[in-house]
Amino acid sequence: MAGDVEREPEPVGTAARRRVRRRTTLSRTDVLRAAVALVDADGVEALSMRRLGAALGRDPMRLYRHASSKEDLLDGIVEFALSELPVPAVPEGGDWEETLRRNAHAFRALALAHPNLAPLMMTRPLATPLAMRPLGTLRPLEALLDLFVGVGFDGRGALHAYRLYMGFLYGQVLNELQERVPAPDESKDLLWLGLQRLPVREFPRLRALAGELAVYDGARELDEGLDVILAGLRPRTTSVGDS
Amino acid sequence: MAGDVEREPEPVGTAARRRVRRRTTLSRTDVLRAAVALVDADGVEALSMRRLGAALGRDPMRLYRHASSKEDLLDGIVEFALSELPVPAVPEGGDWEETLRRNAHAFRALALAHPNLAPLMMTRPLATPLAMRPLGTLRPLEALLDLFVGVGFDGRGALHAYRLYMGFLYGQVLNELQERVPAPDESKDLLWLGLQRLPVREFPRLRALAGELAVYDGARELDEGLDVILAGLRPRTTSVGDS
DNA sequence: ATGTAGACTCTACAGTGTAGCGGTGAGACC
DNA sequence: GGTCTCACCGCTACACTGTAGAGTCTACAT
Repeated sequence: MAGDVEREPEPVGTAARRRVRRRTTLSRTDVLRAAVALVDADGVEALSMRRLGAALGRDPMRLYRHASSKEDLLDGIVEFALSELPVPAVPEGGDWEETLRRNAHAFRALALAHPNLAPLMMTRPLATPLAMRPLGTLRPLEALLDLFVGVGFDGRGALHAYRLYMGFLYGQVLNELQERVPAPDESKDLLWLGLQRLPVREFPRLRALAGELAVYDGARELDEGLDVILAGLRPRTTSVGDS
Repeated sequence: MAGDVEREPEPVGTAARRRVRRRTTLSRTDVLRAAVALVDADGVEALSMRRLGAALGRDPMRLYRHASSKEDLLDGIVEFALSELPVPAVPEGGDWEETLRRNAHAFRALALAHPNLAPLMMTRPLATPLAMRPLGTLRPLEALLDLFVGVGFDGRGALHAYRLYMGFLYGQVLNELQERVPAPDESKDLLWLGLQRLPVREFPRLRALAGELAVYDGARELDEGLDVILAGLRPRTTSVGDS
């Protein structure tokens, strides 16, 4: 559906460029950036064409120059947000595990930076089949496949490794966001109150974990998960490590 | 927000029960079931109060007797769908790994049975903090914690194991849904065509994997992932296995 | 018979995405 | 210069959304 992030309709009137436009001409990136800002501030449900138009000081209908529909706009902002991620590549003489770790943390940081956008980032691509996705979205996939092939996986193995890694990453971040509470100050008390409500007989474990649940060190959690995943993958590589 | 799945407003007029109602009285479960059917058939965006009302042959406003808002309705259908899952419990003398495997496959089957609902199942709970969730949703959590404690984890460890397992599971299923294509027959050709579009220089790996991408054996993929996860967790248990 | 309280039904409102319209203004041709 | 053409712009309008609020009705209590 959506092309690359930047794809402007060329104005046909060549003199249009000479003329002074109202303020400045609007680029697709501008629109997407504003949309992301709006979602960050007030959530996805607050994103409407009219509001976005208002935020940009433009007629809402103008937005359809830059996104063919709201669906397309949503795809666009997801693509835009994800494009901030560096494409993972093992540096010269670098460590593939370290690369995966860095990539995972970068992804997590991005999701935490845009918590309102995260659900979209995870589920939006469901709409468009893999083969039809914009190139920008597929580049990280290719890079990861390349990484795995580089350490000895065959094609099939690389694909499976990718799916395991990416699946884990998505899930882990979703999980962290789920346990997150808007106001971190009240969270402890609120959590405690919430857990008090649970019948003791039915939920002994959960109630006992109140303390642990209150502090969620996402980065650490991610790393510990990666320990497991990477340990599972390591034996299948031909790198310098074990068999 | 939402209580348990079943919580009907008691009609105050006691004679109401004696009277013959138009057709039959509507239960919350009926409403949720119809909503799920609607979503399954035409997607989430097709679910509107009016349409749901029409599907039930009732005034749309009546639905607010059974769900206080559309948000609540959405939470309700997620809860309803998830309630079909059996709460995972290790049977007498049973194998905890087998239990986790079974649970994972059950979850996957549920997601595949309601692909349009899956995004909601994954992301809806983000709205309500853990402590405020309906009890039904927390029961599997408690059960899994209990399972992990049962095989030797302490509280902290059980929580981490739960997060790793659940995160992996969510991600894996999301992943599978992402690579799924509506029409399985055309999928091979479509995929091939889609991949042809990719520049060879930039996407050699991806293009080479066309064959592998066409056939996605989700169950197998899930099992292989579980191999890795369980292998990572096993050493930390005190069960009969290795150290 | 009358009062009343609750459930039911319907209307109305503010808001949504977006098709379609007439006006405008710039470039192209005679 | 005059005229034609055609893409763009701002706008209105339409079908639809969730849901507050105002009747309407019915069943029970007095």
